This record gives sequence, C-alpha cells and structure tokens, in this order.
Amino acid sequence: MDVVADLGASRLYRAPGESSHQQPQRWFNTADITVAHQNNLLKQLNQQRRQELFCDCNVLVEGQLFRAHRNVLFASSGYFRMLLSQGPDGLSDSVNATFDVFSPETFTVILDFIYSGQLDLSSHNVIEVMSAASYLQMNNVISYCKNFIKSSLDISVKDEDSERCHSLSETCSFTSGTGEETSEQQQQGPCSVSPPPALWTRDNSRSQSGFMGKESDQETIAQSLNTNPNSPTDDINAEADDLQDPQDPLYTLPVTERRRGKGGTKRRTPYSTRSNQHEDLAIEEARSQKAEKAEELYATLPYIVGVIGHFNKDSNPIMRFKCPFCTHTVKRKADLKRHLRCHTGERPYPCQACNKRFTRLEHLRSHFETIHQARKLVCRKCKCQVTEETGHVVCEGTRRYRMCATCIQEVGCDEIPMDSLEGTNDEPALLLGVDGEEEGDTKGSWMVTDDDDLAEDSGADLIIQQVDDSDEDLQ
DNA sequence: CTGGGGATGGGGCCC
DNA sequence: AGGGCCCCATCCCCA
Repeated sequence: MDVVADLGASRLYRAPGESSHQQPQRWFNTADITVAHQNNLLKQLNQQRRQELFCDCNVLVEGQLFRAHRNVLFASSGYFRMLLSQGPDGLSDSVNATFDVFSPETFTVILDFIYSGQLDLSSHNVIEVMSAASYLQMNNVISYCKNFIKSSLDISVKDEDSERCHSLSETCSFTSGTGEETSEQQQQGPCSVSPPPALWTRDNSRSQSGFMGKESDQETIAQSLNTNPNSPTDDINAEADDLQDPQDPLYTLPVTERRRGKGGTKRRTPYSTRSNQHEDLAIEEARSQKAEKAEELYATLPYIVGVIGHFNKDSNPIMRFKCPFCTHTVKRKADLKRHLRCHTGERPYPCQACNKRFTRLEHLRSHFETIHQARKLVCRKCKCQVTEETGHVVCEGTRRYRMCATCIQEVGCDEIPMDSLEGTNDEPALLLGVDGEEEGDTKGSWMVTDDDDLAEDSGADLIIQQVDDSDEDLQ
C-alpha cells in the first residue's frame, strides 16, 4: 500500500491493487480506520465483559461482584496497574479486588466508562465518581468530572442570574475518545461537554460546614474549580476560586500546595503599612463579598454520608462519614468538617500577633503560646530549664522566647531587646518590634478582629473570635 | 549532605 | 457540635 498523502497525523493510503491510474480511487484515512477499529475493539471487549467471557478479574464493591478483564483494568487505572503488577503471579487465573470506599453504582459508572468511553455523570454522582476515579487513579475521569463541575457551576450562576427555573435533565454524558487521551484532553476534558444542570441538588443532604476540595492532593479540586475569576458571570466559579485564592486571607492554599511552592515557607509581613486607603476599602469590600459567596457556596455543597463496609462485633454496620473529595472516612461529622478544611484551605483562626492563620483554634493557641508568649520554660540558647523568674523573655519582632541569665550575659543585654515582663503572662502587647518588620499590632488576643482595632488592653485574657475576614494577605 | 529540633498540620478521641 | 488533648507525620531551618 502506497502512502500518497500525509495530512498531519492521518495519512491517506491507496487501496491495494489500485494504481494511480485507476479510477475511481478509494482513499483510506488511517485516522478513521484507527477510530473505527478502536471502537469496534472496545465494543467487543464490553460485550465480552457483559457476557463474562474471558473475565479474569473479580472486583468486589461493597459486596457486589463485578467481572472484568485485567488487561483492560490495567490499561485504564493506575490503581489496577499497581495492583495487578504487584500480584504474586501475573498469570494467575483470577485476580480479586475489593473496595468499600465507593458504591457499586459509582463503580458501575467507572466500569462502563472503561469499556465504552461513556461517562454517565449526573449532579448526584459526580462527586462520588470523581472521588472513586481519584482512588483508582484515572486522571481522564477526574478531568471529565472537573469539567462537569465547572459547567455545572456556570449553569447554576446563569440560572440564578436569570432567575429562571428550568427543569433540566439531571444527567449528562461525557464521551471520551477511544484509547488514550491527549494531554490537552486530560487538562481540558472533552470538548463536547454538554452543560449539565445545576450540579448541587437542593435536597436536604447539605453540609452545614464550609468545605470544598477533592482528593488527597488538594490541587485537584482547586483545578476543578479553577475558572476565570474575572468573568462577570462566573460568580460561583469565582467563589470556588476564592477558596484557593492566594490573595484571600480567609482561604489560604492547602498546606501541601504551599509547601510545594518555591522558596519554601513564605514569611509574611504582618500589618503591612496601608498606603492606599481607597484600595484597602475596595479590597475589604471584595473580601467581604468573597466571604459571603464562599458561605453561599458552602451552603450549596453536598456532603456524602455513607455506611462503609465495616462491621462491628455485632455485625452492625459502623456509620462513617466519607469525605466527598478523598477516600478518607471519619466517625464523626464534626471530624469530617474539620478534615474538609484541609481541602478548602480555609483558615478561620488568625493570629493576632503575626496574622498567620490556622485551621484550628488549638493550633493557633499552640502557635501563640510558643511563638508570642514564651510559654516554654526553656532557654532558647542553651536549652536549659528555666523558671518564670529565671527565664528572661526576649523579644524578636513578635516572637518571644526565654533565655537564662547566663546566656543573656553571654550575648549581651544591649543586643537583646528585653521584655519588660517576666512571667507567663507576657503578651505581644508589649512587644518591642525590634526588627521593624512587624509593627502596629500589639493586641493581646490571638485573633485578628474584623475592624482591626488595636485594643489597648493587652492582658492575658485571650479573645477567641472567629473572623470571616481580614485585611491582611497570606503568610 | 545529614541529623536534630522546632513549627505546623492533621487524625483519633474524650469531655 | 464544639473544644480540647494527645499523638504522629511532614516540612523547614540550622548546626
């Protein structure tokens, strides 16, 4: 067969026995041939699966048995790739896999996609499917889910804007190309995405808590919700963006994201000088709107509660709460709420002294006591034990620590800013701010207040106040 | 380059 | 449900 044309990726071949003199000529586009072949092959495999022909892999999902071909699973899922390659004998008769982190219905969607390229997503299952796909390491499915969510959010916003109440189909289908996707497809998902209806169903199963995110690597959910924040119609997308907005003090990047960033931990400059009040007001207003939108988004997000396939001694199922965005399950709803902050990056507890934000009050407390209150009765220099009397409090910006008399003398009193207080009730209210980096605030509470007022009271009483906003940037 | 320690984050669980 | 404590893992800094 002669190659008679090369049109990029697809080539045209002349049919056998046909010369260039013969008419009419029949041309074969190899791309079409490949697609047709792949479709046919996939159909055959799917048919074999449904007829349980040559199935050599048993997948048990919450008690329901699925049969499939290990080579297909191997080719489709990173999880199965790992599982099947780690097996004692790759040629053994059958391979078994058991899952209890997602439902049989969810795995049905996944398996159907594997064997057909059709991903049957709906507003009810997209989170579970994405979670399962994450577990199974199927990046293409994750991409489709992300695209689905993005499209859903678009529709939601437009629906709200126009105050229309259309009754839309609850399901849409994503179709992947056969075989491996291009990297572009992986990133953008299928180009023929039908905008689904409102993603979040308005049922009673709502999370009262704020959360968003997916997967143990939180960036996925950030990406899934990552739309153009400048788009005037993408309010909810913007809300989702806000959850990961590095400029938003309320929602900082998840720790893994920050740790991945260049230059390691960034030391912020607390209480930066406000040079432009107008800008500050605008920022404040925008931030307030963001917080409101985030709350609104939180209120519309579903949470998934499942009885995971564990049983206690009495064979009663143990109720656990499953994170919608990763495979983590917890016993208590409150723990799930707390866990979700690692996905959202929400840090509602800012330190009054340095503005660093924390996901938990106890972390803030620990930070404050360690960094700003010099509660540790240990000499910073020689590590010897000191008392509240013998351990002199030394200030370094908003940081405080204790040094023994010996070390104080060695270093030289003149070089060390000494705190006027000696005792455990030392408060940052009396910080000297020697480095000039951290100026302004001297409030004795742990948390930044909304109005950013600097209280004169610098007593030891800690004012616990959960703020929904702040005028400071990230640490 | 490496090990130790501090700071921080997250899970489990009790109150 | 929220607060708090304990424990452990990870990251970063520094000697």
